Amino acid sequence: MIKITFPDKNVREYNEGITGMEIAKSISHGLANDVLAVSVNGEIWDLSRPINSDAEIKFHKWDDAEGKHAFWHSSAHLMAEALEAVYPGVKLGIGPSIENGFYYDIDLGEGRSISDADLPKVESKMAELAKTKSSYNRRDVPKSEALKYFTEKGDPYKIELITDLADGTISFYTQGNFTDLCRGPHLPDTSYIKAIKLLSVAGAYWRGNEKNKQLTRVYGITFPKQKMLDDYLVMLEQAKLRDHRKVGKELELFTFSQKVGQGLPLWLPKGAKLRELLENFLKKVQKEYGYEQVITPHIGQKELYVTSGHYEKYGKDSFQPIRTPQEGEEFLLKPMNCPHHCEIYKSKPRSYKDLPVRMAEFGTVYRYEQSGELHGLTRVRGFTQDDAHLFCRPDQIKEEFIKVIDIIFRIFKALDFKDYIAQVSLRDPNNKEKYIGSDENWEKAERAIIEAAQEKGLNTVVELGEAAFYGPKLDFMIKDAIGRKWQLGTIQVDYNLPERFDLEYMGADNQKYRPVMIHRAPFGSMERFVAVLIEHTAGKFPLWLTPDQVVIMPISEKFNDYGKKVLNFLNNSDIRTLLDDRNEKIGKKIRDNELKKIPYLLIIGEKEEAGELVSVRKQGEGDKGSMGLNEFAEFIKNEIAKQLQEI
RNA sequence: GCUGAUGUAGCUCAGGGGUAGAGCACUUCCUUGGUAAGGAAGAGGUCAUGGGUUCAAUUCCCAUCAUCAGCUCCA
Repeated sequence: MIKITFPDKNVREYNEGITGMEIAKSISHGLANDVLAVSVNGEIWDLSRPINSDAEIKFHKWDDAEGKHAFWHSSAHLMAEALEAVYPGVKLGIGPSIENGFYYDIDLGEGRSISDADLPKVESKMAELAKTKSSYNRRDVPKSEALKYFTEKGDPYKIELITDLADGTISFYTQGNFTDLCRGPHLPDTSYIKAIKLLSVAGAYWRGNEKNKQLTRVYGITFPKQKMLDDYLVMLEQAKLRDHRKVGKELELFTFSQKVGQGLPLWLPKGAKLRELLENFLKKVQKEYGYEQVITPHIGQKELYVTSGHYEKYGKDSFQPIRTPQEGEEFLLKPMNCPHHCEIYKSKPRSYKDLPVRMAEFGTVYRYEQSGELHGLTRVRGFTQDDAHLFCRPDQIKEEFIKVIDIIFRIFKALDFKDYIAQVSLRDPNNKEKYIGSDENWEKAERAIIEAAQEKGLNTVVELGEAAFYGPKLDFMIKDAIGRKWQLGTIQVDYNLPERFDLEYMGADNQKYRPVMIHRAPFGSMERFVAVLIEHTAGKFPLWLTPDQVVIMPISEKFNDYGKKVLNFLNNSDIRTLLDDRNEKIGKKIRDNELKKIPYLLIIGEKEEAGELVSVRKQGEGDKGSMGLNEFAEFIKNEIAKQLQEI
């Protein structure tokens, strides 16, 4: 008998050689139905693999990442089997599961290609194979036999993969007529795969190296239920409708010009308004937390970045130096604000009593991103960081982190981001020489971050080895309204720049000390943040932030004069209001202004003019009845105050 | 940067070796209306840019630029 320990520390005894599936069945019928894979002492196994000694186990179902991994990985094998059936002689590369589905890299051979139009053929072959309920059988083979198998099959990519593997045994998985080299784990059989959609075809270099041959990558996704696939496809459609490039154009927020240059966004009046409102909001919050605004130029001497180390590390990713014609001095478009801020710190002697010094700037920086990387507002060559640098004593790190977390929470609330993850990135304890700074400092800073996160009750994941070389960091990821994750703000400790710029402060003991620097940007960049906000809200911004809050729509031109009166009144009450005095019927005005996503539409006609009223229509919700003009203005101000947590 | 696709009116797109097309938006006129598209007329384009082939190129070929997808990268 062997002892099996469950996650709740419960222990049961089973016969040696029992499988995960048999254990699941012994617990409940429902579990046996849902389970997809099992962790055995932390390693993920097939449900059919015998367990021969005491073990801690955990079952994985669809709702955890490991369960999905087994499902999609098995689906990749099924797709490979279908591809071999439809395209005989196809050579296979790798076929992993990814965050949403799976892919397989294939080489169709000279003169053959596959396009989106060919995917349904492969899909139906997969469905046919899935129905055969073939089990995924694991088999350990010696390396030599593995090589022999793929040599006979004539699959050069697999041979290369096996050759690179350590000597010893290699696991093979077979389902139906298909055998693949694979670590596993896999589903019990193919019938689990009920809904299949192949999504796209793209090129990808063998092993991600552009010097290698380009293979064809086929992307797909599968689900245990048809309904789940249907929902997923609806979500993809939704994502398309929310695409910030599309919405940004429709709402006239920003544009690009081939003549200005790629990756250089032009903010249109409405987008600029939105950005200004965001910036003012953050400035106001930061002022409460003791930040001071500074302003620095867009260029700096090359020497500045040599000192900071950015030139050596990122020189090739910067715009090339500008030379002055007379002196031949070299200047860089600034890729970072921190070196400038270090020089501001150095502009006068600092005492321990002055710390922390908190310097904020909406600093525009320029980076030469590779042309293929540019994407809407999320990846651009010129962007504005909501940057700030906190210069503090080592013992102040934790408190400063707590304050930054508070600021980030304020933002999340004001913008209705409800779902987030905070990632704490620490150094790799086995690879300490990669990092600058003393052990003592690192331990202090890492402890400070973890404690700050705990005190604030953050929903945290810790990643070892993800820290920057100059210090640990805390990153915030939000989940948007349709469940996609976006990386946003970051807080980073930096021991490097204070060292390089020789920053100092005078201690109480009349000795000089080195301050610690904290970089932080709650939005990340204005460009990227606005993009995320557009995709999160689908362009329906919160009332306090939206460029146009109210539009007045007279029933006919006879009421345009009253419309102007209402317009003046609301604008004078600091409510951003437009008047739609076009010669159009009310239905048309409603439609057009709904499409512009203006939160409140006011209809005015004879009744309203007579009683100093407005008839209120809320975006997406329809008629709300009429209100006095004063009453409406108060109502709007109240709504905004609520959103900004000011009451 | 690499591979592939795309580039036609402000927007969304059709077309095709020989006067350039639609819908929406825009302008003017008619209409003056009560909660998601009233009607009519008009204006608008070096068909991304530069070369080449051709009697003739927006269309075919080459290059460049930009956009999109994927790969690689991201202080």
